[in-house]
Amino acid sequence: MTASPAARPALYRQVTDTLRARLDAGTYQPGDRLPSESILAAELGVHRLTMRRALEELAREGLVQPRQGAGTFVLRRPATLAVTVPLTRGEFTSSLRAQLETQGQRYTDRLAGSEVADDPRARRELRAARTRMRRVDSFLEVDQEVWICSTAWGPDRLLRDVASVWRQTDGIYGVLLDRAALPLRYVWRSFGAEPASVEDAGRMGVKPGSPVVVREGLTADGEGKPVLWVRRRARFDRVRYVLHYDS
Amino acid sequence: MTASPAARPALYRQVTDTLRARLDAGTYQPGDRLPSESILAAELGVHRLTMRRALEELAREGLVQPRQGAGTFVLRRPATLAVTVPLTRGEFTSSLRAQLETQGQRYTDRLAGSEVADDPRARRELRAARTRMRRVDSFLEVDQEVWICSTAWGPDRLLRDVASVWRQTDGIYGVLLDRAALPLRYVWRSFGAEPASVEDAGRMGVKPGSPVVVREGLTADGEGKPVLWVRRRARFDRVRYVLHYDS
DNA sequence: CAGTGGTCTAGACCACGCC
DNA sequence: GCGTGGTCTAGACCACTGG
Repeated sequence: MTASPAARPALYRQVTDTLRARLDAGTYQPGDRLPSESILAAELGVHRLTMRRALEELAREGLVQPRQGAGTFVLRRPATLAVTVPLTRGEFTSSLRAQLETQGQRYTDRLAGSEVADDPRARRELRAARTRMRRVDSFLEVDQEVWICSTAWGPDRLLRDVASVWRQTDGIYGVLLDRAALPLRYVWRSFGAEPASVEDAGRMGVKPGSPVVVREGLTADGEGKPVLWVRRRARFDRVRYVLHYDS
Repeated sequence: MTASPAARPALYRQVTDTLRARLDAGTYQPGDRLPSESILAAELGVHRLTMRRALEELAREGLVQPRQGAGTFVLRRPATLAVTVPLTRGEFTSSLRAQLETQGQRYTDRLAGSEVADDPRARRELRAARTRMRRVDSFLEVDQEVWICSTAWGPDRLLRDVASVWRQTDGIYGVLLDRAALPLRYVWRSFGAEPASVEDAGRMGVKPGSPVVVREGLTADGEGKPVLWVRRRARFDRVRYVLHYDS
């Protein structure tokens, strides 16, 4: 019913399983440096390229992280942070930041860049045919790791000089709440997945093509006019989004 | 601020971009078979392995799909289906099925297997220390493609003989609604991402390690007792989940 | 500058689909 | 049985990190 009578899996896949078993067993501990690719290849009697393919799988699963020139390191286990998604349109509590604080983890919302730019998708989402628009990039760093890359689009009028009012604890909504007189409201949020772009992968320290959780959202002001379209890409092994219906 | 002064990207990455440009330009049309790896490699003057790495990226992005023995085919563009997630705990309308029907797409919810089994995670979620539990696997097929793989856990009492009452239009909730006298309610839903397992990847026709959207959820009966824990893995280029706050 | 991961070419064999 | 993608080995060079 499954496939042919269980053909022997490819060698690199067997190697992956061997290494995964060692990680599970604690042979290699989080933070440890693995033996070099050549050593491991020799030990298991395979070519270095085959070993690389195996290690690549593990990297994609978020178990290890290769660093050129330094070695391949065992990551700490995916203790995914469950970010609560509000079920009503008015709540703007950031469960993410609240949770990080209660767990005593240091986080910083860094502004990566900001420029006046144009994007058809953003224009459509914000229903802004002629407004001058600004794009703001930022990323959330937790315990030395980048967990989330964000891109926000909104009218330049509201986002001008973000750098000067940026607070590393509040992110883009902090800027907006300061400037938009009226209260903010959710219009929609969406959740999906995607392969990491080369740029995001570099920032997050994962392989290009690794899964990232994509959360998009549109926020409007009190009159219902869309003011911000945000697109967040988060490390799949660090972040997931939860809806609690028990309220 | 980004990295070193733009080192020349790796050759395989340049090849990826070349091919991606051709796909964007329509040089290769959806449904077409690409020239073989050897031909393409020769044409661009690279080794076949380098070409393979490039094609692998495109496959991971959901743009092409290699089929052993047959060739590499251009997939139709990711017209992601937006599945509406209800904001109240009682609604059990399946926006997915409704949308597929209005779009005139044929779908089938296939039962893949069912067995009495045990799983610590499922036991914990369902708060069932000693109940005999059953696992039910199914997948949703749309237009010849598998879009979603599901695994559901619940008390054997409610899931016995699923095969005999399974309707290909209703899936697991259909079974449950038939048997649970009381109305069902959501307890929570969560959204994340993950690399596709080898098994799921095979069923969905994607590469192992490709991103999949993971939707988990716990459902309870009218008295609030958890009765079903579901874990869905969906193709990232076909499904995303949306919350509309504008109701 | 030694050692590590990252890339690339070369050439071979295998498993599978299709004709 | 031919052509396709899938795997594996061999050996080389490069880019980067760290002492």
